Parts: sequence; structure tokens; C-alpha cells
Amino acid sequence: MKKQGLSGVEWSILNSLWENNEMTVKEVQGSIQDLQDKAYTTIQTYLERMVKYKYLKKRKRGSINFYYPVIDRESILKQETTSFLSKIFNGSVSNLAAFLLSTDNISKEDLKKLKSILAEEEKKHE
Amino acid sequence: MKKQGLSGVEWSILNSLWENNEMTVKEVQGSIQDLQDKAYTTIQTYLERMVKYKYLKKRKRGSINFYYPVIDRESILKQETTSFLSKIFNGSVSNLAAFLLSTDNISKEDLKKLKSILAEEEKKHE
DNA sequence: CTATATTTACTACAGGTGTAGTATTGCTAC
DNA sequence: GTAGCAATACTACACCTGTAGTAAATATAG
Repeated sequence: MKKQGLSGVEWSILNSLWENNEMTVKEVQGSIQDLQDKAYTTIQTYLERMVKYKYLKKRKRGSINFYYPVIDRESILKQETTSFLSKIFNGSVSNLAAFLLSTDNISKEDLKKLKSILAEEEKKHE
Repeated sequence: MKKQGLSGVEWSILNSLWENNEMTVKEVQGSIQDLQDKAYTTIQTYLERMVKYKYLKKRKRGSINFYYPVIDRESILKQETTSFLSKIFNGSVSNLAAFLLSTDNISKEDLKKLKSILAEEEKKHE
């Protein structure tokens, strides 16, 4: 079968690795709240599978494995966003925004930030 | 294990059913491009599993099964959107918008629509 | 009515995914 | 240098998911 999109945990792991460049199993576990109560080998399995699927590579320092990302954050972001938007909102952010507004699912702050981002964009293209 | 989010196909099926109230296997297959070249029983399996997971129910008319949705479109939209945004964009639409703008991944039309939706909202709250 | 086609109900199977156990290897503190 | 702890490598297992085959029931055309 084909690998699905990234799961929440895989995403957290990637975020940690993008920030820290390379990490051991233990460090990864330490950095992610949701993994705190999981078995050490569970995290190991995640990491090994992500290597298998070419999201990561590993390198040994001494006898310890260090994992590091070999995929680009921006391209994954784009891929996940595109697939989400096209699946649910016919590919359109404005549809998403319309939904959030009409159902009151956006915070005041976020709405404000959204407006200011767009205003900013406006300026740039004057 | 836990059911993942809705797959693309499941989403299409739900959309068809929300529009048509109830449909047979054949009708579902006919209504979705991506299922055209799949075996009839593949669609049947999708539908039966969606019944098992309580997205749908079925009712017999004569000896034919008709499937219909028992979940609310809006609540699923909300659930999927929330989980996507929190997974990838820290729960914030403005982060998503910022990403799309900075990487030039939004069409002119969509951007225009987005602005007009926000302007509209502005008016409503005067 | 009977041969054919449709539909259902059930089964199957490979690969994904969350979760973790076990055996072995290697490090560390006496 | 050895007992114990930590890390690696490997294996396991149940449920998910895409895909579909098969047998039995039912409808349909002639």
C-alpha cells in the first residue's frame, strides 16, 4: 500500500528534527509531550520507519544513532496543505475561511492577524 | 487501532451522499470519477466499512441496499479542519495564509475572494 | 420457467500503523 | 574486569485500508 500523509506524531518528530538538526531516540522522545508515556522502542520504530520512507536518514556517532531529516519543510507543508484544501475545500483557502467565519470557528486574534497579513500583502503590490 | 481521518475517497462518497440523500453502490460508483475503474465490490467495501464506522447507515428497498449519511457535514468539516490546522499550522489560519502568500501558492482569484469575504465580515460587525 | 445478469454477503490478502517485547551489544561505575 | 544499565536490531501483533474474488440470492429477459 501507499504511505498515507504524515501522522500527527510524525509531524511532531519532523518539527523537532528541523529545529535540532539531528537527534537520538531519547532526545526525540524527550522533546515531544505525546511520546512521554510511550515505550522507548515505539519511538525507535517511528524513527526507523521514517528512515524507510525516506523522510529521515540516520548516522552513527560511536554506537549511537542520530536521525536527521532529508526532506524539505516547505515542500511537505505545501504538499499537505494542497492535499487538505483540495480534499475538503475544493482547493480554495477562501472556502476554508468562509467556513470558519460562518461557523464562528476562528479566534478574534487569528482573524486580526489574517487581516493584517492580507493588508501587508496589499501594500507590497502597490 | 483507531480510524484515521477520512480518506479522499471516503470524503467524495460522503459528499455524494449529502447531496443525494441515499444511493446504491452502483450510483455511488457512477457519481465519482476516481471510482470508475475500480471493481464494484471495492465500492461496496468502502460503503460497508463506512457503515461499520458509523458514518453511514443502510436501508433495504426491496433487495437493494441504499446507503445514507448519519453524520453532519458541518461537524466533520470542523473536525477535519481543526485537526489539520493544529497539526500543521499550530491551529492558526493566518499561519496557513502567511505560508500560502509567502510561497506564492494562492491564485489571484482565491486571494480576491478571501479579501472580499473578510471585508464582508467587517461590514457585518460595524 | 430457465438462463443470464445484478446485487449482496462474506472472505482474503498485502502493506500500513500504533504499540511494544526480546535478544544482543556496548558503555559505565565500581 | 564484571554487573548492570542503555541502546540497537529485530520481531510481533492487532487493527486499518485499498483492493478485489467468490458464493449465494435475487431480478430479468426471452
